[in-house]
Amino acid sequence: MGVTRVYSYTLAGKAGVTPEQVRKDFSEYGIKGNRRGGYLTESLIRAIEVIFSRDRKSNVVVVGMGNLGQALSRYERFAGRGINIVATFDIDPYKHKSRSDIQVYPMERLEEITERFGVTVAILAVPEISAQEVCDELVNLGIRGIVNFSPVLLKVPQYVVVNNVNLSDEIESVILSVRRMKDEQSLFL
Amino acid sequence: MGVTRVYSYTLAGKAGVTPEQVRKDFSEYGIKGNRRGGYLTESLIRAIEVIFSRDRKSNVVVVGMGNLGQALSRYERFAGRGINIVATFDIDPYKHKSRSDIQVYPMERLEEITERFGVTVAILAVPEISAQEVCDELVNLGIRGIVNFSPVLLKVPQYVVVNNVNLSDEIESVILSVRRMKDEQSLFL
DNA sequence: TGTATTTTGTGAATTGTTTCACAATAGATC
DNA sequence: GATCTATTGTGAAACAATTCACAAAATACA
Repeated sequence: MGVTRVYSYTLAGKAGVTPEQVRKDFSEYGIKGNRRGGYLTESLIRAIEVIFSRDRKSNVVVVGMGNLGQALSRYERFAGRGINIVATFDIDPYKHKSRSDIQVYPMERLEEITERFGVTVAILAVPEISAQEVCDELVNLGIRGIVNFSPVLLKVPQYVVVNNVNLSDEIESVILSVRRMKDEQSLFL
Repeated sequence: MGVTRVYSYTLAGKAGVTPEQVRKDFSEYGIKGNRRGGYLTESLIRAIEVIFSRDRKSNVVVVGMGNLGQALSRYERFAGRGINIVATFDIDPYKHKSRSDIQVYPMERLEEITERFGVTVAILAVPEISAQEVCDELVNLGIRGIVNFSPVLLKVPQYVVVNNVNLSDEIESVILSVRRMKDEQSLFL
């Protein structure tokens, strides 16, 4: 769009943070701007791409093809962020029949595929009851990072990273905030 | 299961936090335990149910029935947390034909349904391009809280709460952590 | 009833994060 | 080229969250 420079306050406005935060973060990662001239968009984008390793694609697998697993495996936005879903897995043999566009593999092929594609990160969307079991299997196969959508605290070795995403919590937190705002407001009546 | 008392360190272990955090939080909300006896499970559960308003169900709507919207509308775990999805909406008329179990309404019926069910919280899962537009509509109809799954910073009045959930970010953060752990480890070689 | 033990509840200390404030400076203007 | 202006970069200050440390209290047990 022909924009060659941006300022900390421009980016801050778009991102919903303060200009100081933008500058501190950039400075932390060695991104330098010009006093007065702001930041040059081109080099800034390149620097950010390197920091977030968007210059390299990451192969991930989805394990558990229920509602959520299926939606995640079809989520188009991952591609643009270097997230490449190479395969999906489920125990249910019914799901393996590729009536849909996405091939679902049985759990037995996890090892083969993670090795072939050098997968180190898995998205875990299995039912609560089997989450720990499947997690253990993933760790044994060399998975080093797990995005966990089941509401369990997974036990993993220290060298494995887990990021818990709890959709019920996300929605509940909004419900609670709304309730509290209403309660506060009704004090003024 | 016959357990009548729990201790801060038990809960802390299960939740992955420190016992002090558990006690501080309980104390903040007026939950009292017995020195020596720990906390009584029954009264503790009741207190938590009240704090998180799980004693009352909350009616919410899902707007945007793409992959993610559909998965969310079928997500079974919401029910147990007092989150009650009363209706789903989409502009695409093709989706209105209820070939599946879930009825999808056209956007025109949003007002009618939010009013009828007293809905104040919406889950927004529409494409990036229409997110702000749909958001404005929701705010006009009296929605006070939005769980936003599209990667845009929504502009809303101060009295509206927005919780952004960005799935790409969640996965990317794990990819980055794994990469960094590997980098650190290779320093020892 | 008295003593020992366990666990809470919470001030104080520590650590971490965000905001403030302003000197340094690159560029614009005359 | 001298002066003015806008913006960065960053220490210092303010604020927030977490951990520490231990007195207070409830129970257990002799």
